[in-house]
Amino acid sequence: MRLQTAVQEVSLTVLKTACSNCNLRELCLPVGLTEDEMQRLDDLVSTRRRVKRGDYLYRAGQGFDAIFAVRSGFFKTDVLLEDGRDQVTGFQMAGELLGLDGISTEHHTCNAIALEDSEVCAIPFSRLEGLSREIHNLQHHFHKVMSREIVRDHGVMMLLGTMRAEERLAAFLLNLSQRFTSRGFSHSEFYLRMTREEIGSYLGLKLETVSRAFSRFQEEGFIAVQQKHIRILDIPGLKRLMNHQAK
Amino acid sequence: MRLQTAVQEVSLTVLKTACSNCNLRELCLPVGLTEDEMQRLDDLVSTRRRVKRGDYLYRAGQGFDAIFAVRSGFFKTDVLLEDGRDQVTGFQMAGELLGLDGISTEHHTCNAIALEDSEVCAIPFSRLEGLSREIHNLQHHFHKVMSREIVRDHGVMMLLGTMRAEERLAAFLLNLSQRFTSRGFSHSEFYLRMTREEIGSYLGLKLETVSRAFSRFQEEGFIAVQQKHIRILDIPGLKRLMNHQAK
DNA sequence: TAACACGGTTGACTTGGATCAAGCGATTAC
DNA sequence: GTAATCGCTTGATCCAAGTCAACCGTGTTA
Repeated sequence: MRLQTAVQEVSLTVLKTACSNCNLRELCLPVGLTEDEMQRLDDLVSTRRRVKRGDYLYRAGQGFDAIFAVRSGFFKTDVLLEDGRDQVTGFQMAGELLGLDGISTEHHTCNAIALEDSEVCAIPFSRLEGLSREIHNLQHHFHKVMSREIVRDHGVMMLLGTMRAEERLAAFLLNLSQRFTSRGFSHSEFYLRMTREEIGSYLGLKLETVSRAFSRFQEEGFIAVQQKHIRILDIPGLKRLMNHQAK
Repeated sequence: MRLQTAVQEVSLTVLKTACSNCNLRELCLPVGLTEDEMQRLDDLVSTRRRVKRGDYLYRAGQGFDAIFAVRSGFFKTDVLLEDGRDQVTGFQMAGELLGLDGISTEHHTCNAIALEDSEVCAIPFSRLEGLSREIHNLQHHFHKVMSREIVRDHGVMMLLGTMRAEERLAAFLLNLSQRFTSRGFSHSEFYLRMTREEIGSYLGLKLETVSRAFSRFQEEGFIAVQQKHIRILDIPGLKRLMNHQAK
């Protein structure tokens, strides 16, 4: 009886942490793996970590030994300059990877902070390299994920380098909408997990500018805003706005 | 006699394309490989390509099957928006890799254009993945290179998001100086391969602003400019300028 | 050798977004 | 239940960088 309970507990734990049973597997690292391969990945992705709202998952300067997959919740990453200025470099949601910046120097180069109570799967990096030497699909998919991050960064550079304030915010909202959609949530209605200041930092704008742009979008009927609750009313309108204004 | 000539020619060709004999190997992909391992890489990096000034190495949308290492010369990469706006996402010099963006979708997402007559080594990507399954050091170093690219992009995001015009240009010059130095060139004197407009596009500024900032730096005694010829006179001064001005 | 194009510089003026400031609603703390 | 704090909105003003325009030097073409 006692044994059975123990077994049950173990199996529950395994269930909880296994990629093979994770509803995010189609978005996350295991994309394209066979059942067998995924089970080998399960061994590796055994540790979960809870991160409370406001807590750091890791800090710039800290040693790197694992990357993290967001299991649930919401994160931001930011970089700091000596003079105190900082810049949000990204927002990460379920199924997305965190910590790829640390591979380069074996130290993290940015901070990762939970914007709501969150859970992550820790993936020891040297073991991931080991397994990806054996599983071609894993190797290839991991390379794709890193490359995708580079492409995403280019998009942000484009946004920061050539777009005006309202275009940046439109691009930001459309990007969030698209990411919520591919996670099975509504594409037109969601709660922002970040403040206006954090949005501003990401978009290279001041919080007042972000706020004014939200108000403007509401006046124009593109969205309905109430604090952090956003309803997108006119996606094509936002897309037009994003593309047609020249700097 | 004829045979000997042929042998000589072959050996010359091999010499020319081999990583093991390349003076860039400490900057490029083979970092950290043993002699043996490097020779295995040689087989893979067998094709060289010349790219004339102004020509494309690859274009956005084009299928991806290889990454490129700059053997000599100078490149820029840029992304285009439908409405015609474009943004330079980077400048690449000898020993640096091009094309990592293409892994993600198997199509290039940016254009790579030679800014002077250049030569690149083509590295077929699937063969690189194959070899890096066998050579741990190669695998790990390749991951570091991709990660370094992500970190670099975060730096550019910081620059575009939080720095003012003169700080951006100072950061740009210091970065170039540092990269020339690690290639054995003078850290204080170099020719810019790109126009003011290209610098501006990279830094999110208009060419007039770049030009004015150059003039300002010259007045202040930080640099001496004559067209594309730059002499850096006061590196600490530029560093101070980069860090102390608040936005 | 003239003329043309191209990249760069500089000046005058404009403007989008920053800054400064006040006020308000929603949480959180006591 | 009230005070305090935090995030957000909105208005007034300012300024860094964009825009427009003239001009110059260098290198290329005819």
